[in-house]
Amino acid sequence: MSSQNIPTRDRILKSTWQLLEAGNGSAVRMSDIAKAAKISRQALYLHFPNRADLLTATTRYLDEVHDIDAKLAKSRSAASGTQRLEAWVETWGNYIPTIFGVAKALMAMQETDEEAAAAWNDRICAIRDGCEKAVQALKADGALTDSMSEVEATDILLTILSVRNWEQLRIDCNWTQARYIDMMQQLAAQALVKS
Amino acid sequence: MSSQNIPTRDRILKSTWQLLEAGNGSAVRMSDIAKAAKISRQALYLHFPNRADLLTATTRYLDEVHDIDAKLAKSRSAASGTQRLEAWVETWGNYIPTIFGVAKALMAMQETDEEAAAAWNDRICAIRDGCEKAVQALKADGALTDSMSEVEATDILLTILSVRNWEQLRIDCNWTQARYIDMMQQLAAQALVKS
DNA sequence: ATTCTGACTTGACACGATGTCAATATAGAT
DNA sequence: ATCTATATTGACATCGTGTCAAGTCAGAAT
Repeated sequence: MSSQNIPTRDRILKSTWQLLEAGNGSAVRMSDIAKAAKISRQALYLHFPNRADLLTATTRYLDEVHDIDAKLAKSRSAASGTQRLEAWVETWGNYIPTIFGVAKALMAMQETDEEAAAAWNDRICAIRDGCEKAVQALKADGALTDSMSEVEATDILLTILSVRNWEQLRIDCNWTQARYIDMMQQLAAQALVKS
Repeated sequence: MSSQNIPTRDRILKSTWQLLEAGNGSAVRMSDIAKAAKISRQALYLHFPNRADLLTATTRYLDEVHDIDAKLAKSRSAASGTQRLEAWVETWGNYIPTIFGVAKALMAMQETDEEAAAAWNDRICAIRDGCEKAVQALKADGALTDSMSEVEATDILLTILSVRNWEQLRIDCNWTQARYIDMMQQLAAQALVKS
């Protein structure tokens, strides 16, 4: 059950990712994934109990492949609070494109599917944690604005850095990734750093 | 076709709104609406060709009922650019709760339904227009920041004021409506107004 | 008084997507 | 030669949207 099915399972995850990436998030059916992975639709259910599980497994797969932990470690080593904020915005902001397809599918499912909601919420918590750490670093430097609490600052940062906002600016408004990162760093600093 | 069916049609729109408002946006089926309006599910299709049309008709109905044009006129009469920005953020930000249910349903449909996407896009254009006018007022006052173009400033404002962001802060993070308005005004001013 | 019309009802059905089940095939390990 | 894991095929249940056909029913026109 856990040992030798690696090739097929991997092929499924890879196909899922590629389809979601290409199709920009929507309208990827289980049958599409099966076709791409060159197995029958029913065989998918031998590897993943349902669509929500497949999608969350895909995000974990992406985290592994891109070694997101290592990237986060880098941003944690920033000297000052403001530098740490900048680094965090950059790291997360540059990771969004990779997971966007899966994230969008998961967000869409979340509305109807309990399990998908939980899975996505789990991801959000991880991101929130990154935001919180950045806010705490600012606070420690005495650089956090007086106009809001640490929790509020975290809420705001999390909101600014949402996948939906990335989608709106990058895709709907056609911004470049560089411009997006730049502006988000500006926006975050203006909102959180004491002037 | 257009004269005496007002009561039923109105009852449908009202029921739709109430259900979407109460159910916080999701899982409202045509049959639910029919039941609430006390007609058969099939009779719904005598009044609206499909779900997307019903939802967009509901937004128009809400616009009428709440006389949104009058409220917008007020914010247009602000003296300075910065005041106008403040007024716009307040007006739109305070209108979001009213339309949130319908908006969320429409946004969810948009992913799969071409017509729903067009309808929602139409609404977005109207909001974008409000953002653009505020940016232009700032520009006219010479108060627009140098760090971005008018288009970029509009993009940013539209993004900050998105329904999704409202949802995240108001519902997920449990902010009060007053705090939300306050912080969005701050955020918008910091981002757009020359310091 | 009868007929016509418009709004509505009931009941049946097609479609697309997810998920399940049973029966069968096939390759590799023992 | 057989056992087991992995797949396959095909059928089917469920849910929601949207369509179709046939019939009810009240009120207006003649």
